[in-house]
Amino acid sequence: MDKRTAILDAAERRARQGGYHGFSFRDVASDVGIKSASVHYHFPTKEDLGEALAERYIKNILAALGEADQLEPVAAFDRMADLFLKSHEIDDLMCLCGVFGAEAAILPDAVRIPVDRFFRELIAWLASSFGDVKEAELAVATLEGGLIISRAGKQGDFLRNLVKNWRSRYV
Amino acid sequence: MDKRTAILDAAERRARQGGYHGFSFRDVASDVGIKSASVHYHFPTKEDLGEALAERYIKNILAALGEADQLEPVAAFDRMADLFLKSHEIDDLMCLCGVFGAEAAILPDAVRIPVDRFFRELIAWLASSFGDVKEAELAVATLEGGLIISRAGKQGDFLRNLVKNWRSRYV
DNA sequence: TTTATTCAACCTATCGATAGGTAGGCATAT
DNA sequence: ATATGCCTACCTATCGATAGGTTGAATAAA
Repeated sequence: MDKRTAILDAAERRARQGGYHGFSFRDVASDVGIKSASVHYHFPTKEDLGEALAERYIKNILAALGEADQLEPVAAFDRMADLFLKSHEIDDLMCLCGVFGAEAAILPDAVRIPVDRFFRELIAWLASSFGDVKEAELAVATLEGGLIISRAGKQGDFLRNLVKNWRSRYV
Repeated sequence: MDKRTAILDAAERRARQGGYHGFSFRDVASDVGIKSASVHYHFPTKEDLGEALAERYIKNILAALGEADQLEPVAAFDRMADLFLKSHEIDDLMCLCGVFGAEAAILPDAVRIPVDRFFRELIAWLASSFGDVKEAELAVATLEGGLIISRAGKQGDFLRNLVKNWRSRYV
């Protein structure tokens, strides 16, 4: 596989576990099977790597969501919720922009700004199906917060129940 | 002021900006005006410090909330929401357990377990007023997620609007 | 067709800075 | 005199980052 992609994959996994300061060039290099200097070849600084991670993550999530304006509100919510549930229950990883967002105060702007955009895009996507921005904001916040709470309690069906409750009440 | 308390204050502030791996003994020592060795005197390991931070944070938040079972649902939600809003708009800090929760995968269990308890306590507190656990879970998740989203977009009234929307719809 | 050149993609080795952590000294207060 | 609280001084490990060398494949020149 393309080494640059392998680096991004490994870095994303590490970052989604420990955040921006929770992984190192050496961690990533070791995962990929190369030296840290070779990671610097592809991403000169950590800021570069973080920015690339955030940009790719946005692209992947939006691609996984597809088009929203044809979907019924329930279907749109389910599709987004499934991404969060998969992240939690299958990959056992945080949302990249969720961790980064929590560390926003010490994040380089080049990384923070894409993270900010991520949430705007999620909300816009959901709003285009809901026809209601405020409802979309509440949904995204709930999913992001629910993911964190669920992960704090190591083994957890918290998020799954939360999603179920949301569906049964508000959509 | 008591140095131990000053250490906890400085460490909490740093941790709520950058997470568990986003601050160092030297950072904290420098903030307090002592040497890092003196921080180790009070908290031998970082795990000890992190655990103390989480425990104190829980205690402080619960104290600020007071008793819930006498409160109307709207008043209870407002009181909790105000804590999140103050954290964001006045102190410009994350919720400690929010950042820590996002990093749960690389957090020592001695730190993660209190963080987990924090969310259970918040939910129980709100549920004792709501008379409904599921509604309380949704509210806490929304506040935590909303805080993150609001902080990612540096200058932000996102959380304030989110809280307003919640109140006008669901309480 | 062979030779020379360039380039991407790694490597080894190292930098200064900083991480968490420790040992032992020196006051002050009990 | 004993314990407390802080200090200087230091340790090992690792951080992000850089310098300079090696490789092999593509490209251009002979």
